[in-house]
Amino acid sequence: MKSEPDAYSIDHLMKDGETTWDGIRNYQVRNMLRDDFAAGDLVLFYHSNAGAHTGVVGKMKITSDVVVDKLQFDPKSDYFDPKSTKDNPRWVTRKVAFLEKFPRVVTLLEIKTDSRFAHLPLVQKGSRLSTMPLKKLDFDRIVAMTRV
DNA sequence: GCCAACGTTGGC
DNA sequence: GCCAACGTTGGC
Repeated sequence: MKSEPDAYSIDHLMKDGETTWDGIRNYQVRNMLRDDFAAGDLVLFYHSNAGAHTGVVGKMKITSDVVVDKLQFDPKSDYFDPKSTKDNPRWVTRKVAFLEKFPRVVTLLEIKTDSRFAHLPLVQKGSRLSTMPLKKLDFDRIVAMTRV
C-alpha cells in the first residue's frame, strides 16, 4: 500500500499504532480494499513520491473488516464526495496497524533493477494504483533485503 | 516542475 | 456509447 510520506508516513503510523486507510478515491483500489484484503493480511508500506527514499519502508497488518471512509461526508475534507450518501456510501476502506519500520528502505530503484521483481505490478508500465497484490515469496524477499 | 499514463466527467 | 477535456498519480 502506497502513501506519500508528506501526507502519511510510516513514522505517522508508528506513532498512531493503528489508522484508517482513508482518502482512497479510485474505484479499482476501493474494490481491492473491499474484496481482496482480509483482516490479518500482512501489508508492505511504500512511500511514493519521496525522491531517493521512494520505496518500501515497513510492514503493517489489516485489522478490520470493511469500514466506511468518513471523509467522504465531511464538506471540509479534500476527500469530500457530494455524490456519496450515508445509506449507500461510495468509499470504503480498512484499518491497518503498525508492525515494523524496516532498518532501511528497499528502494524502488532496487526493486526495478532486480529481475526477481520484474513481474510485480509496481514496476510495470502505467501502474499507478496505490494498492497492489503481493505474493508471500515476494513479500518475504523484500523483507529479507532489510535484514542484511 | 514536467510529463506519461492513466481515470473521470459530461456534452452530444 | 463515444470521446474530448480535464484531473490525478507518481516517477524523474
